[in-house]
Amino acid sequence: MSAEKPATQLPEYWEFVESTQERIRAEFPDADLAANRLMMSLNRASSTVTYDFEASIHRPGGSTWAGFRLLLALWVSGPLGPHQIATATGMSRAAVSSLSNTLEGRGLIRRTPSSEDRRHITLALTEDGEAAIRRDFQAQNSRESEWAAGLAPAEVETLARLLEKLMQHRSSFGGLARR
Amino acid sequence: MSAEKPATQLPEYWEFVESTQERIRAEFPDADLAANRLMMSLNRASSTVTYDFEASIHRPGGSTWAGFRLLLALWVSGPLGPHQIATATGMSRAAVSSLSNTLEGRGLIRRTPSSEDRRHITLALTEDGEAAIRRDFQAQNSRESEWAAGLAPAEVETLARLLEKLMQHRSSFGGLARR
DNA sequence: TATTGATAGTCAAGAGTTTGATTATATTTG
DNA sequence: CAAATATAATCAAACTCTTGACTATCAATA
Repeated sequence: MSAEKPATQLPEYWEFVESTQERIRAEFPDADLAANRLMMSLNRASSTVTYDFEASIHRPGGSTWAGFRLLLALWVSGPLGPHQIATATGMSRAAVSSLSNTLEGRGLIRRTPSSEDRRHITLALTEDGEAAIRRDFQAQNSRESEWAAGLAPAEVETLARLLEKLMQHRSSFGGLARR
Repeated sequence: MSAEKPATQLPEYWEFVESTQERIRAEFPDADLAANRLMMSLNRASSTVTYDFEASIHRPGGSTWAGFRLLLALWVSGPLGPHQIATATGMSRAAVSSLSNTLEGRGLIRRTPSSEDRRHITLALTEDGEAAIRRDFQAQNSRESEWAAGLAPAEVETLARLLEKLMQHRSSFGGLARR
């Protein structure tokens, strides 16, 4: 056996957050340490979880994290225009456009022009696309559940609520969002 | 004025989390809704914050989020080899290698071969690199502080702690990490 | 000592993202 | 009604990231 290092890899990754705190404390006494710790943890937690989903589910199934997100938007909301998908997923319109080419090539979505406004098009799941998102969603949700099992149910609820509260504060100081 | 839409953009982005919950509830009654909500919120919060840092600080300063993270690792820990940087930042070794080319070209880091083990090289900040990371760190920390101001200090602490707890659970079920 | 295996860094190909420009179509307004 | 403005989607170029392969070097061992 030779691929058994995750147990040592993660601690070092997280220890770096503490090393950073120490360095900042020494170098910038006025810095907001609590905010820095929060943002580093937020980023690392998100990256770690996303990487796990992509590596354990989406790539082995021949798909990608980005593709999953776009298909999910169509599954949840029904046929949408690229602009609406961009809003729902947080991608840029250019990213949606590019990704749509890939998914259309794989036969998972279909583009149809609008007859009312010829600037518009609509994207919709094909049958294969619907089957793919149902399968991938269930696989990912199982994985999500395994991750969340590390916290008590009340903690899961608290964590989600605090994340949402943090985001709701954005507009009050002009945080930037995608166009 | 015409670029004043963030106030309507973000809500729709977050409403999608709830739409997803409803769809899942209807379609997969056995799904773990709480876990799904947590993971969607985690991802969205992280993406939103990171995008804001990149758009408001790093890109305007001619740098990038990825570059910032690498420079920060060197500033916190002193000269490191690519492998150590990969571990500390969570990037792959290939990503560190590629990004190092960019940063070296911009005069922010320096590569020096090791005399002991000729497979090793060491990356270190140049004077310009040190000045850049100090400037960018302070700018980003101010922004981090603005974000965190949306929560009470105790909530900031709780949020960071729960994120860390969530991650510590990873190894107990075999979550995947970068190599 | 010679081979075998592990480790460090890089390269190559492909996917996704960003910003800024471009094209086509609608809407507003002088 | 015509011209200016706005909107939708896409394109183009540059970056970052990932996986998998490759080269060089060191360590272990037969």
